[in-house]
Amino acid sequence: MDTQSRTSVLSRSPFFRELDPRLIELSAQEAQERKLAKQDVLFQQGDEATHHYVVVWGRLRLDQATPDGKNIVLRFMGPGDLLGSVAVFRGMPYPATPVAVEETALLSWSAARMMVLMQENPPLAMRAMGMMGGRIEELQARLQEIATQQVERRIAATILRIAGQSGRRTAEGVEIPFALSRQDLAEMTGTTLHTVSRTLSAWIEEGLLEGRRSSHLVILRPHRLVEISEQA
Amino acid sequence: MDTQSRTSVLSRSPFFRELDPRLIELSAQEAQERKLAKQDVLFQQGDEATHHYVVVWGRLRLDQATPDGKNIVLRFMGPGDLLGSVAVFRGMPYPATPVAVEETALLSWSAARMMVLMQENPPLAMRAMGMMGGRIEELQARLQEIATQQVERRIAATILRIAGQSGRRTAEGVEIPFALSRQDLAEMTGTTLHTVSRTLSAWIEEGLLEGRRSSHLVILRPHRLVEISEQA
DNA sequence: GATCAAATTTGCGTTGACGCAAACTTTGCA
DNA sequence: TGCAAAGTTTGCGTCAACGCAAATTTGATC
Repeated sequence: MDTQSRTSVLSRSPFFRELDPRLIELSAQEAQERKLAKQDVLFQQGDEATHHYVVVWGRLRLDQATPDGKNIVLRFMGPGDLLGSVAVFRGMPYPATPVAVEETALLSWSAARMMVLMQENPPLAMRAMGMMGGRIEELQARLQEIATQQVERRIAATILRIAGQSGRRTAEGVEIPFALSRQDLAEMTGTTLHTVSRTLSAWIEEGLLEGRRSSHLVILRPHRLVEISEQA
Repeated sequence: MDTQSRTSVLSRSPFFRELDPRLIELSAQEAQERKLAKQDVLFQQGDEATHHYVVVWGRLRLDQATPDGKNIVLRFMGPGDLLGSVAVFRGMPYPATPVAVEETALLSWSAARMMVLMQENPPLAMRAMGMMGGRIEELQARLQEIATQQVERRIAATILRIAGQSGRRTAEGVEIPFALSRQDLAEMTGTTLHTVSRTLSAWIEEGLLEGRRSSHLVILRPHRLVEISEQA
């Protein structure tokens, strides 16, 4: 990828968007490129945090392993999303493992270099804080859901959140444009594969969703799903 | 409070600690002071985010109301903790309501002023990012707990987390130095007041804890509590 | 120091979701 | 083209935790 197309990608990312064009071009020049095949791991939870990444295209699943061998899915990340910065700023190991769910390309900067870029360009630091703030609010919202709502509502809210982040409007409804397994949904909502499967089966039966077996999910009646996610 | 004692307080806070003394003194001079009586609210969830706050002394409970009238406790905040910044950086309303659980003093800066301080002092911005990163990791850890562990383990982990943040070592064990109700613990762990009460009763019976009725909790056998929080 | 409101404890019946198990589909690979 | 592996569906018995209810204790207030 040449500097010009990198610059163009960064100009459209939430992280660099509308910042000083010279900063964007400099950042684009300095970035390292990295490509991942499906199932590849960008880095391992527990590794020393050395780089900041921005997703160029593709999609990753951010997994966190628990001490007793379970796994939860923190979130999915797509084009424009910022990865690794939380750990780098803390000077702590990466707290989770990003796994590519399809072929994916990223740009990266070393911790030291990004530090300089931010110190010389405060708006970039402000932008990073805004993105971290967004992550905090999302996590607080999910904590609230899982702490107070029953499973069906949580599954509905989770599907809607993913659709909001990555969904594509199609003729029939909103499509989630990557393979999202029942297991993934279970690990995002704090329930089991079985309960997710039962719930989705009922919704598909009802004509609310499409996506039996491993084809991509399509939300046929988003409004109805919102109702379920808000039902008293 | 005069500038000198403010400066001394800020010098010891995690947010300003070890930064340029001139920056600390300038920040101390410019800060507004705010005092809250027990039960007072600093601002309301949904209010426009206008200020950054640092807790000087005292303690606050950060509450988040759900759309359907329930409530969860996001965390407790004590001396040195940073409050409000997440919302200010996002340009969104405050996502939660901080309530003083005892008499509390804070210093505050307007969003615009703090923005300038950070732009002129990049290390301050880096520090803010580190603190936000810490919040993200704590939230991810709690999400993992609530998603994968049963109630008893979550209650143990929550008490240990609070003890780590605010506990005081005493002759008998580790004391949580403020009134932490059964309801508070329930709203932090995603369970009910009744289940928390039953669980703590059993632990008190067992000699693990002290704190029947509303006296402060004292952890008599921290190691045993860690075991419970880690039990397979 | 009497009264009242709030917090806590405890009992008991109910149930949402889990856990195990087995069958079935689809995909990928040989 | 057929086979193995992975993902999904569904049935069924069980139980951890909830929800309701009532008693008890404590702290606050005047």
